[in-house]
Amino acid sequence: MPGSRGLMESEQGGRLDPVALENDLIRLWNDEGTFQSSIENRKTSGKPFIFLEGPPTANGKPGIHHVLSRLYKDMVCRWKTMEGRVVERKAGWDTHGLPVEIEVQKRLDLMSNEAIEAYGMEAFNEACKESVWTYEQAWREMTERMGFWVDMDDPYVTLHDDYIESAWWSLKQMHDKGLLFRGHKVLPYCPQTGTSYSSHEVALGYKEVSEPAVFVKFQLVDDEASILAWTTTPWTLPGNVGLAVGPDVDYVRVRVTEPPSGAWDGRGGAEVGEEMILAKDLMGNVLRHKVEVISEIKGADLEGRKYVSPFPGAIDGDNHPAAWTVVAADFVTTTDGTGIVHTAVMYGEDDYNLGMKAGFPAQHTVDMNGRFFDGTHPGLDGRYVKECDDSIIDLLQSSGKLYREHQYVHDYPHCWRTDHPLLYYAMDSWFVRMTAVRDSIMKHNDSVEWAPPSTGTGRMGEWLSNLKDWAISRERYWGTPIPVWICSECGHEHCVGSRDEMEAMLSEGSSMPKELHRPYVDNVKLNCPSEGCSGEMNREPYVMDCWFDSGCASFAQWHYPFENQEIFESSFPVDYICEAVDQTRGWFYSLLAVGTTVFDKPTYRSCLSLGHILDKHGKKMSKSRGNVVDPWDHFNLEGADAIRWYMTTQSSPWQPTNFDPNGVRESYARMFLTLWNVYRFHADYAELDSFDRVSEDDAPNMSDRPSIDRWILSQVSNMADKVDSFFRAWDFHKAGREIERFIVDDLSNWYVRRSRRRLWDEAESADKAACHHTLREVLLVTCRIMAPIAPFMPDRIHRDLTGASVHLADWPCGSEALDSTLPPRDTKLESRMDLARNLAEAGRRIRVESSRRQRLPCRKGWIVGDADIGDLKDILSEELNVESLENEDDLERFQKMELKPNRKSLGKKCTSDLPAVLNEFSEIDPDSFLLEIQAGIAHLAGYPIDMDDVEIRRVEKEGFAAMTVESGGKDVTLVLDLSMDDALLSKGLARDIIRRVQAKRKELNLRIEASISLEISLSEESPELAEDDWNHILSETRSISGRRSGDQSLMESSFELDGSVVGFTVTPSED
RNA sequence: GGGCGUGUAGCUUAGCUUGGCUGGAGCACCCGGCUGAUAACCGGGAGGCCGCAGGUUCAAAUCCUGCCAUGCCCA
Repeated sequence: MPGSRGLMESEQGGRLDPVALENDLIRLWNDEGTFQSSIENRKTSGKPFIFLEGPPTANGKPGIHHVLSRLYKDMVCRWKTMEGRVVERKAGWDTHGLPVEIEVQKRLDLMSNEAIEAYGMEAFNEACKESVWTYEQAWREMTERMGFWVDMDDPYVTLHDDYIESAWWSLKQMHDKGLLFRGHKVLPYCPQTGTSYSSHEVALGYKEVSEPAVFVKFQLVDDEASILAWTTTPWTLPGNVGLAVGPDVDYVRVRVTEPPSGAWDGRGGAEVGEEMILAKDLMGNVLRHKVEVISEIKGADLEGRKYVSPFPGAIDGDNHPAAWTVVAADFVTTTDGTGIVHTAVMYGEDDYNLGMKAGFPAQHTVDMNGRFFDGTHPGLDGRYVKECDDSIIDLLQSSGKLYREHQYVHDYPHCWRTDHPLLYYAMDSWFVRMTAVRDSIMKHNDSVEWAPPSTGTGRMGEWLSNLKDWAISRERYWGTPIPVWICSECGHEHCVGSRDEMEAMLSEGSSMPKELHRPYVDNVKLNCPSEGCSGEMNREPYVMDCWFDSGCASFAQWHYPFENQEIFESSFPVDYICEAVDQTRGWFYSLLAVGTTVFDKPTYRSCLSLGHILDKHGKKMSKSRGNVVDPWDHFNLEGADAIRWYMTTQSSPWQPTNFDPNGVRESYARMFLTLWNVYRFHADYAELDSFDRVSEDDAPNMSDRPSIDRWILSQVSNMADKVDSFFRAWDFHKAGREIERFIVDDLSNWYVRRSRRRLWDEAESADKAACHHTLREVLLVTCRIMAPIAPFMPDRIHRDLTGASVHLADWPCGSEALDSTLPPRDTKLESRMDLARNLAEAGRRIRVESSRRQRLPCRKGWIVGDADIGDLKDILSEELNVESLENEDDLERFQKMELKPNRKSLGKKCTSDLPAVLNEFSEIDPDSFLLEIQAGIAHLAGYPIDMDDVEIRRVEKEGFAAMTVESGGKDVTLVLDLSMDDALLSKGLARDIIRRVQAKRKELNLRIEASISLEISLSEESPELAEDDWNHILSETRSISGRRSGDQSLMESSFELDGSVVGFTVTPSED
């Protein structure tokens, strides 16, 4: 058995060093290539199980929350491997995107696009490329240390040309299906830096500001009245092209009847007789004049009305019949404003979407520097929009279009770099027409097995039902370049799908780029393929949304379709992905989106969506808060198994969990120390008995083993089956808790504790061999079943027991490919043992309540009730420390009966009279009332009472030391005889002495088999110690000589017992 | 502001779908016991406005409404 002696080299009872144990295994795994073997081994017969790694970005330090997702990735892969599947695990790195750029911009102090371009795009992108790997080493170390098996030597990397080429290919598929188009996307934009911002960056810069807001009168054509609309961004008014009303909102047409009474606040106003239209609910908020309501109008009735542009000439309305008309929109509410929404197509997302739908002209009045275009208005042309508020209000005032102005306080996004207010601005953008495939993406989503299901139906389903087109272009530098070229002559668009294709189209003077990144790709010019056009094509200067990159992972990791066609085709859709829930609209979505648009398939069959790890106060972990937990704090203390176990068992995978460092310690102490000590118990005695050289072929037949062995084997099967079902249901937390319960309660605290004596026996015996074999078999099943969760200690134990890694072993419960190898169940034995354990516990409770020391034996015990524990009686009497244990049928001898109300049934019957019924219930005599019920004549407060309304309980009579437990629906009572005599006192004394001497032996670090000489002295108050009991002490404590009349004052140790003092001296013998 | 979660003892949590015995565990604390595997275990104690406020019901941790806190995603 190679490798099996490693443990035995340490001393008996040697302290566990989990960190060394795990690090040794990591080395061993690397040396012998265990990970590779675990895959290769299954290739002869196993079906593949396809896992797809969600690529992390290595420009941030890995934290404890990264351990969580890597844990569940690893756990499922290990489990499936053990089930006989071939589970390849290719690592991946996400290397593009805004966070990388921001990091580099901060480091190089490049706070605007101009600064980046001045620095040089080539150098900037080189810096990004380097930055991406800043923490690669840290990620590799964390990954290896936590035991996540993934191939990091051959990862997919989104910045590689091969990966980019695959992404290009997929975009071309979309283009060829007519799904790629050019449009606008309204984004928060900073004219100072020339950059639009992601929501992530916007969130950095919210500030509360006070700004002017205006109520503007839009004069209807061919009507006296004006429509009142409200805006907090006066600079968007020159861009006004429409007004939106809620189709079901009630509006009123009012006429001013009197001048305002008090002073008018600010500019604006209205003449007596003037007519205005606004939402009925908002009259009080908006109007500052006394008015009469002329008529009420539904929003739908206002639709199509034309009005006069507030800034004629600013926008060219030719060919746009819808310009400056009233349209209906769902988003209009009456929570603020006038219930009529001013719409400037290019400066708001709702505005833009509405404009596209209504056919408003999509023209800018503001340039990329944030200044009004010439021709907007002589008073505004060329000026920065945020400085024009006052001028615009003046212009409205002078043309009689202003009703009111006021100051408005709200949170508004500002540039995190320059602190300027951001403008919502329609940017040129490329889109994938996801709205065209909504039905199929929803269908594919429905086919995914989501854990928990609510993430799929709720969060994801919700998102998909409101699906919008996917804006995939970014005006950035570091990313996959958009492979779209446009002809400068004829405007033809061409999407390039491969390097070969690009090469074939190169224009004269153009050459292939050094790599598929900016700026090299920007310099590539192509020949226009249009018939009769000889124009040169230029690339659109955008990069792709980095979610597009990772969305391509399933095929781009294989450089499909340029290479590895078979690998890809046999591995798509993938079987399993797993990330935190925030990826719902991130990677979970982008994978689905790309899978649907390119292959019309769902990309993944199952998805485990994890909850977040928060700090112990339920707050998000962040650098700025300083509450980030470094996984190494625990790797270096309790070890990776303990962290993994803690995370698994703490809560369901999708539940947000507050990370409690103490919980890791607890997992270590309770779970791994216990397991280790169970194993050491076996290993130490196996060594003494040379059992470790005996093979499993010598294992005794099941029928030749004692009940307790058959019981623990049955229990381990039971446990393994439960774990298997829990795994299948994604209830990994319940699986872990079940394993832990088994190891601590069943294996350690019952089987091993009850079996210890069997192994102490030095003589060879069938019983001892049965115990060794049983323990070994149970440990092997246990190690295999827990290996996916905790890959280290189970492997150590498995190797020591068999010479082979647990990760090459089979899942003991069986699978589609494997037969179960679990030991046989014996449910009758299980329930007998269950009863025996309950009774043992009851016995301990009786002793506490009647102040009877556990070590002081009782003469007799009775089991009362219909209870068969068979040959477990010996074990039970030993547990109970009774000299004899008998069955007794006569319940009445120890018990009386009590009746309790069944509130569920009584409540239904008596409803509001329940309190009165319960009151009478408390007065009844149980025995006679039970007879009345049986005779059908029982009544309480006028209600007839039957057996369903009561529950029968039995309680022990006064004067008996008794306790009742429930077993299989029946009550079983244990009664103890508490009488005392000299023989019992002597036996009790002997046990106390044995226990103290044993503790002393341990304290002296004596080996288990070492002999001693023992001297004791008893004070006068002490009970007599009988000759037999003294001999028992000597043999139990391995004393080769003993004296029991020593001088109290010369004894090295002493203890008190029931008022007497016992002194003793332990001297290791010389042998 | 919108959508989806979460909130139970000092800490980590079960129970909530399907309302009904006294709201279960573990850690930590106190008392006692057991132990030559154990940082383990067993018994007992103390510790709960089940986030808050309403509602439905004979009966609410559980169902409904609103609010607060917290997290994610979207604005």
